[in-house]
Amino acid sequence: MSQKIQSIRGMNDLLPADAGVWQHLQSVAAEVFGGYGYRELRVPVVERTELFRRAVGEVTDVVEKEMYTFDDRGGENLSLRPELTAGIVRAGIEHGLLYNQQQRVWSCGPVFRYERPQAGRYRQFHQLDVEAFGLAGPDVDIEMIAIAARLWQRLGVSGFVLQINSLGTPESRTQYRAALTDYLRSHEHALDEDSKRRLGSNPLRVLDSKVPATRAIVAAAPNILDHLDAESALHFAALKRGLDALGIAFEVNPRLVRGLDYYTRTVFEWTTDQLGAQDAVCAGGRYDGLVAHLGGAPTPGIGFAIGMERLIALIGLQQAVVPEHGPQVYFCRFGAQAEAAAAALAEQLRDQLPSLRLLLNAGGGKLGAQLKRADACGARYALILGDDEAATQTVQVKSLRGEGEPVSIGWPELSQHLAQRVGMSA
RNA sequence: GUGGGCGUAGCUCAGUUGGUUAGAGCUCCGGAUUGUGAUUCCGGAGGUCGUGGGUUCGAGUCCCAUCGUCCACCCCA
Repeated sequence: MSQKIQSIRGMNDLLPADAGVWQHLQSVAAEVFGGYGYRELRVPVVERTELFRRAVGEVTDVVEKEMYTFDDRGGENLSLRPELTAGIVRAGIEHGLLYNQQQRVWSCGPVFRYERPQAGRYRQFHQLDVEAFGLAGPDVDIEMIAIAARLWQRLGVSGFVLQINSLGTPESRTQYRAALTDYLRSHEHALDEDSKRRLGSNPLRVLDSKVPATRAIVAAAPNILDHLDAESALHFAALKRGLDALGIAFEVNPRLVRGLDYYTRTVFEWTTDQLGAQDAVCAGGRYDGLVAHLGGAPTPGIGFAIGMERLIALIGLQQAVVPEHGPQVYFCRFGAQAEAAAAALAEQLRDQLPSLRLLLNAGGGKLGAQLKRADACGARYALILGDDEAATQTVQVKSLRGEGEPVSIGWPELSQHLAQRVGMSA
């Protein structure tokens, strides 16, 4: 027997039983984003490694140890995308979408990070991503957060905490970073090893350490919000007012920093206490310097990403309503003449009711066995066409869910009858 | 990258201190009912016990390695 080939660790198949939630999430998301005037933009899964190094940041964990990087046959150094923003910005610059104009776009697809898998964390996972360019004011920041809030509401999920913070401008952050480093150095002996290492490379990251001893020190550390430049402070105040005005609850968390280097001013994160350790479902922020950093004209930008696997886990946990997507009607057929007639009739029904989900029995079998399949696939109705029905040009319509006795319907009336039963317009 | 739990049928799991042909429920297929499912009854199919070594007269059971999976650290969506 040959060796069984398994899927790559941390990369999952999406099986038919779970496909319904994904389709639902994608269609609701497209509708919500479209409702704010955002249009879809798709970018390749593979880009030059250099793009991610520059966009995400050299010293971030994502770039340092989590990227799938390889040389292609032409010697080009490429990487599977670890996030969507970098590619979107690259595409925007390349096609002139960001030159002196406003753009609102969304994207969706797989991203890759080489991490140890666990609940809510996979090596191939999927993000929904929303980005706006050319808009510097806090009004778009508010819009971003409102979009996410509306998506939660439309999906019927709740229990999130929204945390917001401001990282200021690169200049104000440099000042704050110096003040923070001074403070942490004076307590260096009590910090954990990871934090000591970060002191030199990325001291802001010490702020969200989970080590209790470090947390105690961080609690008394200088507050980034006290070190904002005047304009960033006004921006942040306007954001808070705007969220209040929309009735969106939030918490200010001055220790909220992001793992990617490109953020400026507003950062935010929606978390939940229902998913274990991987509790961030949606995170994002403003990145006013990124477009210029990647070679475009200076253009402000802001965006967020949603972890689809995590959001879908929440939909499952909270038993949010997901529309049925399996067959509604199962067509039973037997006898040579009847089988051919049923095939033609099924095609005709699909002409007349394009949204009807009709499964035509194949592979023969006795009527009893066919009805068993009909029941098992979750269909609401069975159509029965044997030689008796073929002779009279009728079909028996039988409810499988206790909605009355079977009725006999003539072929010409069938589509209208079904449309009524299933609740769709003919 | 670090630490711990777990790998027996398609699924969920039993399997006594190592001892003949490895079990159950669900699912699937067939029959009881030669044209009526979801209930019941009967029958059948389905497993190199994750993989590779080792100990032993004998390994699903013990040892080692390896892969996978789950949870946490870490990281982040």
